[in-house]
Amino acid sequence: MTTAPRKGTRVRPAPTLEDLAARAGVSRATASRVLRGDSKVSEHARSAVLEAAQAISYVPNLAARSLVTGRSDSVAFLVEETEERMFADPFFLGMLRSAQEAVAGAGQQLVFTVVNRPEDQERFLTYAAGGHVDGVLLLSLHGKDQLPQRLEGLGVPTVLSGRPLSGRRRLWYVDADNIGGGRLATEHLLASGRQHVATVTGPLDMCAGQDRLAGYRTAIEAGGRAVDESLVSVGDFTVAGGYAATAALLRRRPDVDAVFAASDLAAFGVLRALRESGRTVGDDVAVIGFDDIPAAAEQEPALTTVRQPIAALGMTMTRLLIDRIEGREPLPRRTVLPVELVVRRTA
Amino acid sequence: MTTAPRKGTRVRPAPTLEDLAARAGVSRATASRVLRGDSKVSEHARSAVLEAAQAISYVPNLAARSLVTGRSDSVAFLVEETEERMFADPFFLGMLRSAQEAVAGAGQQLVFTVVNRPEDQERFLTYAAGGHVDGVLLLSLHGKDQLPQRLEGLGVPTVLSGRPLSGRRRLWYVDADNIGGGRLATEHLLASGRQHVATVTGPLDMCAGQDRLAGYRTAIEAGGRAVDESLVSVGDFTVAGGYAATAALLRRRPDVDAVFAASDLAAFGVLRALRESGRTVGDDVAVIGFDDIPAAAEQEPALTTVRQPIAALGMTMTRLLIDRIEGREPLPRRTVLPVELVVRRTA
DNA sequence: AGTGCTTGTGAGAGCGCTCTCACGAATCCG
DNA sequence: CGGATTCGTGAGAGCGCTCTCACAAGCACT
Repeated sequence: MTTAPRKGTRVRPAPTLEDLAARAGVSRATASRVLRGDSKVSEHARSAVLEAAQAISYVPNLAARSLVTGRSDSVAFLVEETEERMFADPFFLGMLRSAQEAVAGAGQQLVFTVVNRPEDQERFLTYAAGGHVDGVLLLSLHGKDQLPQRLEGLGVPTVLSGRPLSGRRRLWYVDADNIGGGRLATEHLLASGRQHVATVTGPLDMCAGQDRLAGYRTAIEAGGRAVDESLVSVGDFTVAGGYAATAALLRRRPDVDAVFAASDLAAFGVLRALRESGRTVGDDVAVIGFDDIPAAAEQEPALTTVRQPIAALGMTMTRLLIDRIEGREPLPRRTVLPVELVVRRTA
Repeated sequence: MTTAPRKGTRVRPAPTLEDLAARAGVSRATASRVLRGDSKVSEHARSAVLEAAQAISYVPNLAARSLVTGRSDSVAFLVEETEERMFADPFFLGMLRSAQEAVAGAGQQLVFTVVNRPEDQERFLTYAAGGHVDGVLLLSLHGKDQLPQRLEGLGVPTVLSGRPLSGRRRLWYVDADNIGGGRLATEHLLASGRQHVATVTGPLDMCAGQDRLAGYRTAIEAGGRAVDESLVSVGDFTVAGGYAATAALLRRRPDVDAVFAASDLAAFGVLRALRESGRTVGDDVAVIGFDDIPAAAEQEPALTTVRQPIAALGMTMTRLLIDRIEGREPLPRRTVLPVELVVRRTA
């Protein structure tokens, strides 16, 4: 359909290994050995090849190498969110950053993709299974999305951020201790004498949302009380979601004096709703968030929150994936990193 | 040096075009034609191939295709900054976002790379010239960095964000009207009766920094006065840079009553320094930024700024690059997009 | 019936690399 | 000093695809 010319835009044809070998006076095999750092080459041959490479600006054709090795030395960073969400949430950006660093550190490249629509997913599947990436870092898995299973089925190693809702037995993932974090936050609220501790949850089709809620429940029940469902308001990790959930919550239970929000962004929404209702944050109502994004500390008043080790999360995912790709076993299928409560002014 | 197994992790060997053709009862050539959407195939053959592909979960090997076509259907997004800067500056994030959208819209993939150290640059050069990407979107070019020239020299089409300091004749770039923006901001300050209009510049090894300063100079001179160099304070587009530049400025010229900052981030630093010196922003001193990042409007008081069309910039760069790759000519080597002044509370 | 076109198809030659295998030369050991 | 290793090397066979070319079949004109 396109009228694109079939061959790239290269001015003169790029030198091949053949050319390099000829110039260095060795065989293709030996030239290849030098370039890959194979040990079994004489010092003489090595320097001849290196010199020739310099002289003719030889650059190996990665596609050809990839074709025979079956490796591309790049991994995909896939986010299943809208661009809007991806770029509005510092959590994703933090993960992208640490993944990019870790990938670069391993001498690989990062292919950055965000998919929303089902057809994008199909396209990505073809792309990944086609061998342009050796593995996939998958973020923000919703519901019972089968993408990781399908990728693994096609032979593409995949590591998830966050425990999957289904298939947790067989999939590889790195997660923060969301249950523990929810418990920590709620216990802190309870310990400071709050009577009506509510929670604004994340999306309940995501494991992180469920787990943070589970932590909340555990803490409440450990305190000897039963969970009052009217204190549980469903949100979705965004500012708008937190705001709406809080508005609904306040209508139901004007007596709340503490809120555990399942994300910092949601907590910002909570703060706004609280303020607009005339309440004083930290005094009338205590608030705790989750994530510890940079803005949390800059917030006025500074937000008490559960810190996720975002950099470590991204680092760990990436290393795990690369280890899998390179066949280093045995590796832990699941890694859960600890979180910590950062007490600031709102609780 | 690695002990990696030589073949991927695929459980059973992926089906090849050969397998597909055999199953569909046609030749490899015909199967290939169907997959590429070549017109000259009978309806009968087409459906047979499609069916077979479905049945055996056939996915074409992209490396093999790439080897013969010389195309990879992916482009690199390269930022020459530290990770810190890249992720702290909404301008870069906005560019990444729009580039990712545009690239995906064209059915291509985005390889995201940030390089700081010279050896990273070399590695990237090898990677790009090796054919894993068809072209490069290059952001944040400093000084007389020869990377774009070298890429083009190796046959890799490159489009820059921002006019390069050297080689502007032969390189392709998309830029915002930085000179016009600087002029606009300064004129606004002058028109509102400000007497001592200072500027906190960007880094002067970047064209955007130079141009915004040039716009400032033009406006001052058009107002009939000479530029007072003590009112020009060199910063670097960051909050810290803006803060430091302002501190120095205030020491020199306590009488300033207006500041044009070369970026919004720098403007935030200016505001802080001004506030800490006991001045009232918008009243004692007017401030105008540049970029119109989201935080500019949320700032208290809301920041008056020059809006760059970030989304359009990224979109245009990407389209230009892809058009070049696909050989659509003639195309404009340089594109300059207009900016507009967004008047809010600080000026 | 002959000539020319279009249309759909398959055979086969690569694309540039890696990797196995075989082989001569150098080194080692009993 | 002969046999066994080791070492460095080159020949050659692919990796899985695309693309050119040739060709057979069908159709429309002379």
